[in-house]
Amino acid sequence: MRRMLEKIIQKIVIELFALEQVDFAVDYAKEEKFGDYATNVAMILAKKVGKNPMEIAETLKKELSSLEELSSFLSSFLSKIEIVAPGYINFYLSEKFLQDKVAEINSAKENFGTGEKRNGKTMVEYSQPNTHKEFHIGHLRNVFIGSAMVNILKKGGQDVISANYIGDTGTHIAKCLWGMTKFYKDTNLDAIENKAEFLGKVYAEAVAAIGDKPEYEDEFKQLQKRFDAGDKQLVELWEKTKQWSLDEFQEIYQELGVEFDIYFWESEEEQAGKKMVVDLMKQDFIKESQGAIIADLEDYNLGILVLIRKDGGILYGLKDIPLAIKKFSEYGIDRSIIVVDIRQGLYFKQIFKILELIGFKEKMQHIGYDFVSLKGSETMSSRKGNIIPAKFLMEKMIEKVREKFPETKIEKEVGLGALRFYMLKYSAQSKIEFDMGEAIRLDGATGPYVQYAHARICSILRKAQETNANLVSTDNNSLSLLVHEKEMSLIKELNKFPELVAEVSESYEVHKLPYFAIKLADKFHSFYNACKVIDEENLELTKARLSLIIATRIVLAETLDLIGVSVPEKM
RNA sequence: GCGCCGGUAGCUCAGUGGAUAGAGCAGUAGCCUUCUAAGCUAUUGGUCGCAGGUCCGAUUCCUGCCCGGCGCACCA
Repeated sequence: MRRMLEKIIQKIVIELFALEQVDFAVDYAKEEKFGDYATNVAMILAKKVGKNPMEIAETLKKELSSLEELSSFLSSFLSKIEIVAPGYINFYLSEKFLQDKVAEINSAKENFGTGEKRNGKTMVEYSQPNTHKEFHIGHLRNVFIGSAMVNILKKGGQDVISANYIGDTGTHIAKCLWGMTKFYKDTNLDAIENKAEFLGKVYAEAVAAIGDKPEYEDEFKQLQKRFDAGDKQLVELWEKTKQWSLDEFQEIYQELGVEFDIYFWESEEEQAGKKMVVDLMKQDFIKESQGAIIADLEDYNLGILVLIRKDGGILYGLKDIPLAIKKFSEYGIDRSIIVVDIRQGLYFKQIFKILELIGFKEKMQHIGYDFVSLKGSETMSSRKGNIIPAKFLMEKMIEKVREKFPETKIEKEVGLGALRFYMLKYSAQSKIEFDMGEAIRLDGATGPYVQYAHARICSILRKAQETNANLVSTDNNSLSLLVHEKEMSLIKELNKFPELVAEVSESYEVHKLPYFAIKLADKFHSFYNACKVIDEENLELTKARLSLIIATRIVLAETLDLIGVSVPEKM
């Protein structure tokens, strides 16, 4: 709708003022009293044409309503066009258009807002947990953003493959293995209760110990060499403990309802990377330096990236390179998106540059987001062991719901929904200083607030069904009775959904989804308090309002789905 | 040192080259014999870090500075 108005105005401007493309916007009006859409085009033109903006606005308005075919087209959805100082042109949607919107949503159902099919395939890689480390709340942010990205891209009309890349090898694992052989040699591993937690602990201990004593450092280096060389006992221990972590990850993913189409493994890419070395060395910018193999990217202001340690160990860069290539060659994608913490921003610029320099020029993008820290504490780090494990937090959320609503049956849906909603509300560039008190809130602008709106609608629908099943129909004849201010306001919000989908699937600003959800739930709650839906004295209005809340339910449910929050019918 | 991100209400955060800068929490005053009060209504609260510049118009764009965080060779 906005884009249509933009196009029409653009065309008129070009004709009327003999100008080239003009940069202006049709936006949602800031407040309802300024109509529904507003444009600043007149003020922008004022500069170029040297005329009073009010005058220009008048001219444009006249033109808009004088062209016959155009005006009949416009009047099909606009009720009036208004000019306000200093030169805004405000557009008001007609009641008819909004009433029809309800029917449109109810017939489109969950396809309302779905974008047109786009050619090509996009791969979204996210989560990338490391085995032998604990899955903490920082990792949760990644999963929430990544899965929401997958959802919104699909909704926007794209073919999406979701991928996970498991860090099942590397220095951190060698450290953990060293810690196990050093301090837990005689421990009965199978008897350990929380195995994943145990690994995290051992890892943190090992890091601390190695940092403490130089002889430990030597011991560790020795072990790492043996491990890299394929020492049988170490590999056995690695495989066993790796599985512990994987089991834990699966449990978490299942709780959160995320699934991956493909898994990549760092240990496999390591082998692929090794095979590439000879070819890579033919490149000028890949060279030996201080005993290591590096990519020299100083010419591009990207510093250097070490690919192979001086002791021969393959580093992460040399694993990401073959992986990037494999994604395109084996999965027929035309675009690759990687969701990772912003602190790896430079690293990905380096990787993309290396790929470009060796002639691999596909569309790749790193989506960064700032990290999660603990309020009043230093940066959370598995190395330091000062983390909040994801599982702990998830349990805590569920517990909180149970505590506050002892009779509830959906503490999991509500608790985990609240958590996800809380984290996704932050824009990507915003650092989350994790505050438990804030995260576990269940009132105000939270997930449960939106879920509650949905549950309330379902409750009304159940009651309507019991009272008089005929009321809940797809009969659209009574929609013209929807004229209440709160009804209009609610429909206007519903109307924004398709544009939101289109926008977010382009901009990747997934935090806009929860904000929209809140606004929509807000409009509904407000309507709910002002308008009684079921009124046996007025069956026609009841029908109309039932249609309205059914439409609202559809959009609320779709939005919650995109965010990844469950959609309860009862609370 | 170079680079990236942030600095908006007491707190946590949205937002925008333009119309009186928004939400939640906290505070204050109301609303349950009516479809779920996990709700609604009203209200208090802001020199949009500081200083310049561009512009008819800057919180938004540019420059400089201050504060906080992060990244810059063998971790991922």
